Order: sequence, then structure tokens, then C-alpha cells
Amino acid sequence: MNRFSTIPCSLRLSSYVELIETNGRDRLLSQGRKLHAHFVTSGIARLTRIAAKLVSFYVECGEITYAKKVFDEMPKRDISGWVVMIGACSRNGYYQESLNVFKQMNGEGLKLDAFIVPSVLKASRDLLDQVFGKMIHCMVLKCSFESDGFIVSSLIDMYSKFGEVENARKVFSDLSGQDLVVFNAMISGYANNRQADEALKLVEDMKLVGIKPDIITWNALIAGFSHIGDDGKVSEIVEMMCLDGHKPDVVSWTSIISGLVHNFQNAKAFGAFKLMLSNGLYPNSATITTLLPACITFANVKYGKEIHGYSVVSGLEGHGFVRSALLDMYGKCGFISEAMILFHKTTKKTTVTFNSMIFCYANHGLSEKAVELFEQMEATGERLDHLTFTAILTACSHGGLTDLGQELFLLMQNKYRIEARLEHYACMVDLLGRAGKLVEAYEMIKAMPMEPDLFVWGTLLGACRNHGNMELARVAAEHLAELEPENSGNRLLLSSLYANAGSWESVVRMKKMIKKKKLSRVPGSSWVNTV
DNA sequence: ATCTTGTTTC
Repeated sequence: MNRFSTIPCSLRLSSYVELIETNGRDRLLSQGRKLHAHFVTSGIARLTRIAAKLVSFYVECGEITYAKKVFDEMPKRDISGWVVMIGACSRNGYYQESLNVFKQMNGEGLKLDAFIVPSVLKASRDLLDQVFGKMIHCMVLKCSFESDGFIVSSLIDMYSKFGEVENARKVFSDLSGQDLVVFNAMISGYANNRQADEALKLVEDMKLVGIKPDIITWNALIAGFSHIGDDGKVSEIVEMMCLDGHKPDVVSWTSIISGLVHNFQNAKAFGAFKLMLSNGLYPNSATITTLLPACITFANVKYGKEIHGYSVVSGLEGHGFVRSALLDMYGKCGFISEAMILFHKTTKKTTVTFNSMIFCYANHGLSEKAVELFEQMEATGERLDHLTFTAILTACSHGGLTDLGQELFLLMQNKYRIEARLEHYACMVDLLGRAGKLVEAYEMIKAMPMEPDLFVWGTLLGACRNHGNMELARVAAEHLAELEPENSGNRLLLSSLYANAGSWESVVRMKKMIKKKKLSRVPGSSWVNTV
């Protein structure tokens, strides 16, 4: 190339880069493809900078396989190529792909690069892959990257998401000269682990070393106090941030709404939502996703439909989280066909999309449909998680698919290496109990590695009642009474009622409500005797 | 080229 061809070409290059970036952000796949074709014919597709942009463009459009192809064919692939590929995967939620490319990089004998680490930690975090995440931490120590603020904030964040807030604190304290981002990571670590007071203390520490909290700091505090239901403290924080010159933004409001929804204050949540609107702020995908579950409890679909309408006109309906929240809302409100339409409309189906749809079928007695979807998940290699199995086991017990349920319960543990949780055992007790296999159900309870709770015994009790086994019924009732001596009547009735309804969603809800309202301390046996 | 706030299924 002579200087006459390089100068205009490099000018065009930056506008091309900008175009391809814009198309990626707007998910304009067809336009990007045209640009790509143009790059190929004009010979600039081989330029490292252009190729890297094409890789992130295709990842952003969800064309992960194609992105990988462009990446593999990159002519001059230096470390930045790997950074772009792995970074784009992690940023767009393709965590397994991110780790796979990282493994490939290791396999090719390339050294660990500091720019790669945050993306790989993020992927481990979201996959809840403790083993892999800790291995990366070891590599970080070996490479002496532990004073890199980007890496430390990612480590703190990862450990916090694992629930290992002590490890997060260790990494935080080992760093000298923490910056704003590192403080924020630790503050939200405490906030998200129900230690909002610790988070607040850290804000004071931060001020002492001369770092001013920013909107992210304030929002982390709001989320922390809102989640534990401390409305008074939330108001205090909002006042403090205003005095500090920060107005609550969409994230602040979404956190407030989220806290209210999780603490069963749905009416207040809608109130906060209206207040947000009157403050001239527009809800985004997170706000919508947060508010949708609150619509379910209003016994009709009106609110949900309204929000659905808003998400259509605001262009948020296509958002992955919004989609699955809408699907779930319609499912819970009994609009199965609406849920199905949304399911089929979703081209980028995730584990959550499938899980929500399977739960929908399971809770409406469409067991065959649920099994069909489960098989589809397996066939397409979709990641199955503990909720997938709660959903499919629920479907099996509702549909009387006893053998299949037992088979899947083993498959979950042996093939998918998913540890059986309390819910899974509860499903199995229900499954066996409904089939009249009461002794096996009792054996299942005895085999549980954790303490069976009220709902498990309640399920057994219900099954015994239906099948007329008074002996086991007494055993179950005794355990119930033992678990809740001062209030057994109340709880016993609730447990068996809910367990008989067979909806684990209601069970979970009840459990949370009881925990929240400390119902166990309320003496209430008067109405039990009248039933 | 990399990181930190809010969001879905129990």
C-alpha cells in the first residue's frame, strides 16, 4: 500500500468501525452482514482491527458460532484478539463459550493476560463455577496480578456472588490503595449478602481516605437496605445521596421496587413505580422485569397486560429478561397460550425461558408438554439447572409419571451432577405419595441429607390422609409438631393444604412469608379446630 | 482491549 491508498483507507476505516459498532449495539444483523461482505470484497476484512470488531459484532447479535468462525480465521491474532473474543462473550452472557475460548487459549500455551482475567471471572461468577473461579484466582496470584484494580474488583464481585463475603473482604483488604470501583464492588458485596450495615460502614471508610461515593455506591446501599426490607433506612440513604448531589435514577428506583416486591409489598411497589414515573424517569428492562412478578398477586392479568403493552411500545419486549418475566406472568395468571406464544417468539431461549415454560405446563397439569420441552432442552444441549429439575419433577408428580420422575431424580444427580435440594426431595415425596408409595416416600425423607421441613412432612401427611395410612400419618404429624411445638395446628394445616395443592411455588412463597412475618410466633389455633 | 450499581424461573 502506498501513502495515497492508506490515508483515505484509514479514514474510511474509523467510520466503518463506528458503523459496525452501532449495528452490533442495535443488533442489526443484516446491515452488519452487508458491511462484512463489503469488508471482504475490499480486502480490509483481514485487518486485525476490523476483524476484532466483526467478532464482537457477531457476539452482540447472538451469532456466537459465526463469531467464533471469524475469530478462528483472524489472520494476525495477537492477545487483543483473545481479549475481544472472551470479553464479548462474557459481556453478552455467553459464559460457557467464554470459558471454552479461555481453555482453548490455555491449550495453545498462551500466558495469562491481565485484560482477560476480569471477563473470565465474570463468566465463572455467573455460571456459579466456584472451582473454575478459584483456579483463576490461583493463577492471578501466580502471575502477581493481585494489585490490579480491575482484577481485584472482579474477584470481590465473584466471591460476593458465591456468597463468600469473607473471601471477598480478604481480597479487598489485601489490596493497598483501593479505588472507587474496588470500594463499590465490596460495598455491593456486603449489600447483596444482607449486610447492608457493613456496606454503610465501608462508605464511611471510603470517605475517610478521600474517595467520594458516586451513584453506584448510593445505589448499592439502596439495594442492600431495600432488600432486607428496611424502608426507613432506604429513605435515609436517599436523603443522604441527595445532599451529596445525586438524584435517584432508574437504578435507584428499580432497587426500591425490587425490595418491596421481594418483601411482599406489591401495592407499595406499584406506588414507587408511579412515583418514579412522576419524577420524569422512564422504566427500562430491569424495572419492567422487577415489576412483572408483582402483577401476579393481583389476581387478574390487567396490570401484567398493561406492563406488557408498555414494553411493546417502548421496545423492551424483545429483551431476554423481560420476555421470560412476561412468559412467567402469563403462565401464573393462567394464560397458557399467551405464555406459549412468547416462548415460541423467543429466538434466544435460555435456561430460564425453558424453566418458566416447564413450570407453566407443570402447574397447569400439562405434564406431557413439560416432558416434551425437557427432552428438547436435553437434545439441544441447553444447560439444565436445579430449577429445571424442580419443574420437571413437579410435572411428573402432577401427571402421575412416577417412574419417569424417579428416573430423572437419579439422572439429575448422576449425569448432570446437580445436588438434590430440599425442593427436589419434596417433589419426590409428593410423587411417591401420590402414587400411594408411602413407605418409599418415608424412606426418601429419611435419606435426605438435610433436615426435612414442615412442607415435606406436610406432603407426607397429605398423602397418608389420601391413602388412608394412619400409622405414617401419625409419624408425619409428630414431626410437624416437633418442628413447631407452639403452633403446630396452624402450620400443620397450612403445610398440608399447600403441599396438597402441589404447587411448589406456593410452598416457597409461604415459606418466605412465614420467615418474613415470623408467623411461627403467632399463636393461632382457634380456627384450626373448626375446619 | 478488561472491572463496580438495579432485573427473570423456586
